[in-house]
Amino acid sequence: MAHLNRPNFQPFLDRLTSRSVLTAEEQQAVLNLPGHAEQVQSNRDFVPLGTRVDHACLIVAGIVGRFDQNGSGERQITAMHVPGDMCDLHSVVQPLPTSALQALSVATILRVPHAAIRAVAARYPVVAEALWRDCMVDAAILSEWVVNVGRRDAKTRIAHLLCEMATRLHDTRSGNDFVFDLPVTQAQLAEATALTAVHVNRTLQSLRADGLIEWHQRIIRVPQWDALMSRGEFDPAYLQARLLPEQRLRIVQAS
Amino acid sequence: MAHLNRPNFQPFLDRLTSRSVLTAEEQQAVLNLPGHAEQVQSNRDFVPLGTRVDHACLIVAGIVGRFDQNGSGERQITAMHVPGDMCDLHSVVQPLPTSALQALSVATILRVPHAAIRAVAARYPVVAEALWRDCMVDAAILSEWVVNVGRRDAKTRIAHLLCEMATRLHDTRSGNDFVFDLPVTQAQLAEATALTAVHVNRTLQSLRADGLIEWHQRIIRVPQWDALMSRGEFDPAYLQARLLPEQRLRIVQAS
DNA sequence: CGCCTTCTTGAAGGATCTCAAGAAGGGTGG
DNA sequence: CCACCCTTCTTGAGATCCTTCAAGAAGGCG
Repeated sequence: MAHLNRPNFQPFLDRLTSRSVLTAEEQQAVLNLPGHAEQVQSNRDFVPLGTRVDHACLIVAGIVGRFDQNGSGERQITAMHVPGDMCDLHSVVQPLPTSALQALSVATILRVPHAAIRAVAARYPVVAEALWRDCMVDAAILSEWVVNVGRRDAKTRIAHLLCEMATRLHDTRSGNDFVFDLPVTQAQLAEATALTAVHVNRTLQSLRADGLIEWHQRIIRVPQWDALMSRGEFDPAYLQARLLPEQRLRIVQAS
Repeated sequence: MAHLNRPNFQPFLDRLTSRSVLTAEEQQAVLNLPGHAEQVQSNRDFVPLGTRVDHACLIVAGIVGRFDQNGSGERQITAMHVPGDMCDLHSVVQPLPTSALQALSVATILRVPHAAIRAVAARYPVVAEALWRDCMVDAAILSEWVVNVGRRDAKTRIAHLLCEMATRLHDTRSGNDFVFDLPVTQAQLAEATALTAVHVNRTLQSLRADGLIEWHQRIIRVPQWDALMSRGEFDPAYLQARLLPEQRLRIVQAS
């Protein structure tokens, strides 16, 4: 496969440069990272708990969930990752995972050796800064999930999650009409929102009845984006997406 | 005040070196950071939303909460910070706060200029690594909070939070008997656990009736630590506290 | 065509919330 | 040292959102 020969880091670089300012040389260093492509079947753990890892995983395609569980073994998805995310970038400084990673749909990932990432980070401190910043965006999302799960009722909670995923997938939007592909089951949505699958089902029906979403075979259409945002109390600021060039940061100066 | 003349960074350094390996010179650089001490009254926001910050806050004494809110203005505490924590360390790479910081009790904080932290991080890459790692521990805690709020009933949830705070405050423990000072009100506990103050009250009574805790004037005594841990489904691994020296990390080699 | 996953529906039960009011505790001033 | 006040804690009763259990319908894939 082409992937195996020439891994494509452009989506990951785009993600970094959307928030951080990198020079051409620094960008090239990211693009030159090595990686080993791998297809992962749906519902398969590709990073288990308890085993120290020596690589991070870049998502090429599909949706990936980060899992924790309570004492009874009930699972909670604590993060959903989309293509372009390095979903366990934190493992570069924290190689003992505290959560497992599982493909929610069929997914393609690129395993990137820690050694290579660390070498680039050591050589280019501003890349290290960008990676750290990227982790902090994930943390801001996590913080918002605590609010979502803790302080919003089912309908608002699901609407909020859908808005977040739509924004992060930055899919086709024409005016106020939004269409995106979210290949997850209602049961997985329940694990992410801390609801039961039954209640997720009823809540989605209610959102559909209100004309806020259409849901056919994992393709979601939002006829009125404004209305869904408002129903989900969604304010995209925490995602730090689509920053203007002058809002992007660079603390370390060129060396 | 003595604090103003010679800020004490030893607790913060201890926190860093409990997980990261720093040379004597690197440690000295942390200890030499400048800082401006400040007393904060209970319930006062000392880092508001919406204003870009140019310093981070080290907690010297007291308990600090990180706040978010939903659309109706109901507040959710997304993190509780204890002395020795640099509670908004992430602001070094992300200076626009996505959450506000409020003192939950009377607190003493040290405001540390970003410029100084960045200078040390630039000069000593391994310090940058340690700071990044420290942020990742906070993220692991956040992740556990999603599970706590999402997948545990009130009694388990509160027991878990108490175990976490006891461990992070690393207070006096004699055998299986544990005593620690948690100067927060039941209403604040409710904001952290996503329950109502009324239900927190009833749940605490139930924990007391079971002999799992004693609670007098914000001082909590845990007669049987094992029992509370088990009732709260608490596994301290995610806190990365008390690592053995050989478990501490240093990725960047001495330059 | 048949099987397995996912989605859908109904009815009953329970954990937590809401509202309301009273008791206790800690600090302050006379 | 007592009186007062404001915060915090406590208690009761009714309402509700969400869960649980159970079973049937629909959809995708070999």
